This record gives sequence, structure tokens and C-alpha cells, in this order.
Amino acid sequence: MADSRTPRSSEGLGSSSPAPAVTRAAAVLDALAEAPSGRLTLSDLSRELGIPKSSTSNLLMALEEARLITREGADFSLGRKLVELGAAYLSRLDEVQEFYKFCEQAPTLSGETVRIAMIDGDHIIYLARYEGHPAVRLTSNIGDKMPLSLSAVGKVLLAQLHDHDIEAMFPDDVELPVMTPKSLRSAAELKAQVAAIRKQGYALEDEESTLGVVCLAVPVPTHGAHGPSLGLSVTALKATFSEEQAALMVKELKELAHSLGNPMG
Amino acid sequence: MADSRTPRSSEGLGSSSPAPAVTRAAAVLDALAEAPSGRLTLSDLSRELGIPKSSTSNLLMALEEARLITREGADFSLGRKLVELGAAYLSRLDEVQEFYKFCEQAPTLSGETVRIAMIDGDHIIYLARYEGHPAVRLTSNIGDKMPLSLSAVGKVLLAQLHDHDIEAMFPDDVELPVMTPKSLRSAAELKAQVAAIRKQGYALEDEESTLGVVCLAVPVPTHGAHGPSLGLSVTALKATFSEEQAALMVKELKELAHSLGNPMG
DNA sequence: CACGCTTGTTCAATCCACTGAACAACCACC
DNA sequence: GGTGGTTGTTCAGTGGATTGAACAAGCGTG
Repeated sequence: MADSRTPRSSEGLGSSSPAPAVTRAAAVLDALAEAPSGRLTLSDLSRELGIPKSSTSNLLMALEEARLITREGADFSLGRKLVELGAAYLSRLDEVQEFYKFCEQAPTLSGETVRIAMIDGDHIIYLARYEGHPAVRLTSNIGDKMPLSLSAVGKVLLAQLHDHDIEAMFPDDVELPVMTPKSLRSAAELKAQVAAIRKQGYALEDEESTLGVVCLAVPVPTHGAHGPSLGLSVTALKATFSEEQAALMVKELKELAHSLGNPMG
Repeated sequence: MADSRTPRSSEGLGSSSPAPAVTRAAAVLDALAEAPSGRLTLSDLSRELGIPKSSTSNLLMALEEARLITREGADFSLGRKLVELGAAYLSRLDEVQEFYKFCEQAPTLSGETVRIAMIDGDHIIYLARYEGHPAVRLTSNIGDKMPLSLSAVGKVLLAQLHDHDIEAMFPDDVELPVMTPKSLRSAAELKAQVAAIRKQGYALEDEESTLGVVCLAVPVPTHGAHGPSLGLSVTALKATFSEEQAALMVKELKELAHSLGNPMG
């Protein structure tokens, strides 16, 4: 590691936050979350974020006192309080509770792997997972992120946005992340799919993120302000995937989406 | 609640953090997490935390920019990034991954509801849940907290601590939280149980948090520094709970605990 | 409608958190 | 042991974040 890791900031004062210490503290949390090992030393952080060591030390002490991070010898890592806070966020989403109930009772979905996700910047983030099918256990977990272009939920949520927003996120010469030979390569492909999704009302992901696995997704209608867009998806093995089954799943997903979108039931 | 909510701080400079803005930002997150509705306005926060409105405004703007909180009109609530960060924390715990694998293959446990928890101040916090028994779905979720004295895991983790630490947390005249008629009432009762747990190597919670539900728990041996103590528990309905079954469960829990405590396998 | 009481945002003066350099402790290598 | 590179901590000066008061906008109530 001669030239070490890429310092991400170096713009530093570009934003000029009204409370720089907080912004930097958040950057520390991000850095720890993205670090492969999950552990960084004071110097690592200072270097990577371009913050003087002395200031970094102060930040870390404050973060540790708040239990947002943990110190173990010279290494810092994320703290348990983050799990609490994340859980507090999720527990407030009534949609998640109803999601579980619905899945258990749905004729087809109750035997499948169903997930609910939310758009989060240029990614989606999984909020909950129902597993009626213990045979197929997903590697993805609650809180995991996926690029929009690589998941059925991502595409279906993208299709909900206005065209100019999509254009801003995916200019024609953008390079899309690729995970399998079937992953979408160009913005044009993506936009064509978006158009199709808008017509048919659901999205299909056909081995674009994992070979052998297909995914169907529908959007949850956002009745007014409330919050950011939610999406639902079913995951299945391509081998055991039929047209009729897909139709059933989409039908039930849409029912669930409708009941999530109209809270009274 | 005529006199409204209790302003929690008012000690203010007691701690004198090296980065007050960060400490206060953390307090904001805590307040939002504990607020019953999950939403507070700028003035609410300013009042409750004893921070001037103008400063609170700055904090909130910085927190919002970091997506640690979300603004909806005048209301602020926790942000999605917290789910990411919490998930990042959990994904680093190898124990959680192994926990799932083990549960699936264990003869008895694979059909039960098993959880792994961690001590967190004067509470426990649930890190993961395996549900082999869809009939009995727990209301508790990942990230939820429970008082030490009210859960089997809590008691078993308490038993791992030194006596003087226990004494500090539970002086003789302490008032324990009560959730059912069978909840422990006095520190003396709790300490008697701790002694018993140390002898037998596992803890039993007999309808102390929920009527009709029993819980068994064992500690995960912490091989040296690593991290805070972990505990495992099985939850069952009292109605369908037998001595022989309990013995089997404790045996498998101990196997799991052992394999978690000795990472190589 | 005017009133009282909220709310959140603006702005200049002050104070304190941030910084940089100097420090001590450590490790690896020769 | 000496030496060059680390590491994290300490501390006094200073520049910018914090703040209080003043502002504007909203909302019930009589």
C-alpha cells in the first residue's frame, strides 16, 4: 500500500456547514461504516478525512462518550447506539409492521422471500425482510444498500421519479456498476426499462445482480407527503420461476403495496 | 402529565465535552429516538435539551445534511442513514452470521425462536433473531432494548459481571421495572438469582416480562478483550414447555455459545 | 381583526472550540 | 542502542461557531 487509500474529501470547505463539528462527526461515522475492516485508528481517520489529528481526537472522544463509536485499544469502530437508533427509526415505520403481517397471510407470498426497501440517495436500502422460504436464504440483510440500476426495487423506484431527476442521476455517459454479465450497462438501457416499468407497473430483475436469481418489484404509492418512496420485491430462483407464478406474485405485491399506501386498510 | 416533559439536561456543562456540538447532536438523536411519536420540532428540541434555538437550528441543519435526521415540514425525525450505520455495525459482528447458520442446523433450536443480545449500559440490546417457529412471533425486534432484570439474557449477562459492578447498578433499595406479577421486585431477589445462574450456567425467565412466555439464556464466553459480553436466548410458550426440552435447548445453546466464543470453530 | 403566544430564521459581537506545532511513547529496522 | 518513522496527546493563540435579541410568520381565541 504505497500510495495508501484515496482521501475522499479535500474539498473541505465546499459546503461550509453551520455546525462543522457535526458534519465531520458524520463523516467519521461514514468512514468507519465503509472501512472494509470496520476499524480505523485516529491517524487513519485524520488522514482520510483531511482533519487535523488534534481535532479528530476531540471528535472521537465526543463520539465515544455518546457511544456512537467504540474504542478498542487504538482502533475505533461503530458503536452499539447506532443499532438502537436504527431500530428506533424502523420501529416508527408502520409499514414495516404491516408488511410482516400481510406476508404471513398472503397465499403465494407467504412461501417466498419478500423485502421492503426505500430509496436513499442513489441507492436503495432494505428495511425489512420476510422469509417464508428457508431454503433460499439471501445474503443481503436489513440496512444493506444496493445501486438503483442493479435491483428490481431500485428500478421500480427510479421509475417513480421525474425524468429530469433520472437524467441528472444517470447522464448518458454514466458508468453503471456491474455485478453479472446480465447487469445493465448503459443509461439508455436503464431508461428504456424505466419506460417499460411505467407501463406495466412492476419491474423485473433477471440475474442482473446474482446469477440464478430473479426479482420482481412494485412501488408503494406515496399518498401525498408522508415520506420517501417505498418498494416491495420478491426474490426467487430462476430455475423454479414460471410466468403464472410471477403473475400471482405481482398481484399480491400490488395488493400489499396498496394496503401500505392507504393506511386505514 | 400537566407539567409537560422533564427537561433532561440542565446540568449542561457538567461534562464539558471536547466537541460540544457533537455531544449535543447525539443528544438530539437520543431525544428523537425516545420521543413517543418520533417527531419533534425545533422548539421541542431546544426546550428539552436546553439548547438555544439558533444553535439547535444549526445542529439540525448539519444533521439533516448528513441525513442522520429528516425534516418533514416543521417536524424532525431520525434519518435513514442510521439504519445503514446500524446495519454496518451488525454486519461486522461475525457472531451474528455464525449465529444464523448454527440455528438452522441445530436439531432442537432450528424450530425455536432464538436471539442473540449484548449488554449495553443498564440494558440489553437484541442483535439478531432467528425464527424457526413462525407460530410464535415475538413483538421484540432487532435493536430493541430490555432492562437487565426482566430478561433471561439480561440476568445471565449480569451474572458475568463482578459483584461490585452489580452492587453499583443495583443497590439494595433500587426499584426494579415491573412488567408482570412475576417480575422480580427487589435487588435481593435479583442477586439470589445471579448466584444461582453462576452455579447452573444458564438463566431462566419465567413469565417475568410476558405472561405465558418463558425464556432460557446462556452467556457467550468472551475470550479475552474482543468486545462486550454476548448472550443467547430461546423463547418458548410456557404451555408447551417441558423439562426435557429445556435441557436440550440449554445444551444446544451452550454449543452455540462455545462456537461463538472460539471463532476458529 | 387585533391580540397574545407560539413558531423558525437572521445577524453582529463574543467567546470558546479548533488548530498547528511541539511533545512523549512506541515500534521496526538496521 | 541508535535512528527514522510512526503513533496519540498536550497546550496556548486565534478565527469562526455560538448565541441572544430582534425579526417575521403562523395560529388559535375571544
